[in-house]
Amino acid sequence: MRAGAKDRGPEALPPMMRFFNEIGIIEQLARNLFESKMQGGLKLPHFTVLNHFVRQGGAQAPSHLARAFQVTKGAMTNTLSRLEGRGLVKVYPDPRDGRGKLVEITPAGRRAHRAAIASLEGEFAELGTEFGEREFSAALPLLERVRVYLDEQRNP
Amino acid sequence: MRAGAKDRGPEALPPMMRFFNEIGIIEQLARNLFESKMQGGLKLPHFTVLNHFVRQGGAQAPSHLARAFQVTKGAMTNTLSRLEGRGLVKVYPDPRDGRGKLVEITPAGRRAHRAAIASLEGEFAELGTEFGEREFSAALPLLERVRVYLDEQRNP
DNA sequence: TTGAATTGATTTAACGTTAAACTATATATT
DNA sequence: AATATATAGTTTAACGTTAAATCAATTCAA
Repeated sequence: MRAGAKDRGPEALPPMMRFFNEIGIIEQLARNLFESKMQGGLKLPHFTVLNHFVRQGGAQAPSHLARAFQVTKGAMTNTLSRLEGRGLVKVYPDPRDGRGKLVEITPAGRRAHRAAIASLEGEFAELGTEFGEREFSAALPLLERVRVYLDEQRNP
Repeated sequence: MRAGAKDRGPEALPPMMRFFNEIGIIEQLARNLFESKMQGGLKLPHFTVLNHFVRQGGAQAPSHLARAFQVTKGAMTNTLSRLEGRGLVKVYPDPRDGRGKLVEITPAGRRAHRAAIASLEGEFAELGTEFGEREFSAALPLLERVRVYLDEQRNP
């Protein structure tokens, strides 16, 4: 710091740095808050996968899920084996491709998802009244463009 | 998914969910891109701490750093011991508090920081031209309010 | 058809993170 | 002063993540 310069905190960073700084902190706080409300040690990635199946239904390949959630295949193997161990998901060989597998949500998985949603309802409702759908919607276009840009930058 | 409903992807989620979804993906992509450009296995938290000291100078307590970066004391212990092991930071007992320690950046730490900045320059410049300071600035107020809100919700 | 390149999935090692237990010192209360 | 409470820092166990190596099966090309 220059002699005589006051510590003005992260506000003094260039806007781009502040942007990514806020993103990082929000991600951490949101995940921690989320998981603290969760029953039985259900983690964010587990819920995310369950949520995906509740919304989309059907069966999907692990590799497809890994790409959809922007994680490595190894990470998805880990997530799915946890979910399978808890009986929240069913994994079976793909009859049309000897290399592949297919994943489906189970009735227990749907129940766990409902319970998770219920645990989070209060938090979400409060956030909704605090900020409102309009504000989140207004922020989405930039976030999406940044996400797409970063996605294109990687792994060329 | 309702019978007959098409899979429209995450766009069909409520805006709040999409917001946090984008935040999570951006955080992951940005950190991976960042660390892939880094020399010698310098991780994002290491750089963040070095950057803090380059910008603010002086000596700070590990507990202060942990609070500043929204991380547990254990995580900060880990980060600082890595940095100290590489000689990028100096850690010594606080003369005014027998429990505490103080942390300072070393000349080698400043060099590593400069090298890291240089490695990232291209990426940052491109992002800057792609999006521009205005757009990031416009997004900051909501991000900051969300971050403050989440911070207040946690661990009361 | 045969060999080469690609893709699906798993495993391992290394890292950061949290939560919780623990030690040592400081501060507050009685 | 003695006791209780709070704070600073470390350690451990459990988890998710990445990157890289590996194996199996499919697809492509010569």
